Amino acid sequence: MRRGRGGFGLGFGKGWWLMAYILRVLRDGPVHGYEILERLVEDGLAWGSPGSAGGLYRQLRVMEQMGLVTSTWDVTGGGPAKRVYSITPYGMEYLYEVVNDMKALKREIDGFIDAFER
Amino acid sequence: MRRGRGGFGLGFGKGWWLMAYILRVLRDGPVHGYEILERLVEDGLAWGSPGSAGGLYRQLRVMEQMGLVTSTWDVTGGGPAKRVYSITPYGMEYLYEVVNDMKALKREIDGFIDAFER
DNA sequence: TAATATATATGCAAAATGAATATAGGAAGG
DNA sequence: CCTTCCTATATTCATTTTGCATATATATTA
Repeated sequence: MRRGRGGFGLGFGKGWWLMAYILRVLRDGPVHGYEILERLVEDGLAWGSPGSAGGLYRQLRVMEQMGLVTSTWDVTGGGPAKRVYSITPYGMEYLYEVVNDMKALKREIDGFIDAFER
Repeated sequence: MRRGRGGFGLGFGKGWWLMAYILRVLRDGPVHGYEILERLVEDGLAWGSPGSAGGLYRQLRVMEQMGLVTSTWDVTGGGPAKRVYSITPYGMEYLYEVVNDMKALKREIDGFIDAFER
């Protein structure tokens, strides 16, 4: 996600949010991609729209590359095999960092709005 | 900036912030690009680092294309000519919208943190 | 006259994004 | 059996965004 460089010091972009969401879900236990997709839809986050599923799986693979999550195949049960993701210790650390970044972002927004309303 | 599509419904990305910053500055009167750059540096927003100036001018041109700002050349005074930007009525509208989006973003962050801490 | 500060702009590679499409196993119904 | 649907993951391609180096040009100062 290329954090800590230039700009406002916060790693924005849609991927950042999706990643935060995924990490938060995985913190409560291993889940496979399709289920994350369903939760996104439930939560009204438009990532569930047709065509956007690819983006989720893509993000999951990026996160595995980054060492935030690991995956194993679950071939039990009916239907196609599921790739089940688990959060790593680094992923947990990262999640805490992301939450801190969110709090920092809130402060930046407050600063902006103060300057705007002044 | 392609807002109102997919994702979390908010148009994130660094450009979004830079645009907000520019609009807020221009609301208080016409300013040329280089001065905006200086203010960014003063405010500790790393857009002043070498090489990043191009991004600011690029953003200004995009915003002019979008009808958020207009520009005229100021050839009075010493040094190279300055392209002075002014905010348009549409730009003002847009600024208010951006502030609302920021408030919405804050609420989304609060929701995320609530779910995280629960 | 060489260096410096001011001021804007272009070019290019890499990364992120949107959205369509591909692949494939199993269940359900006629 | 065969077609259709649901589950599940993955690939592809075009476009947009981003980072950063570099180019251009005027005036000031040493």
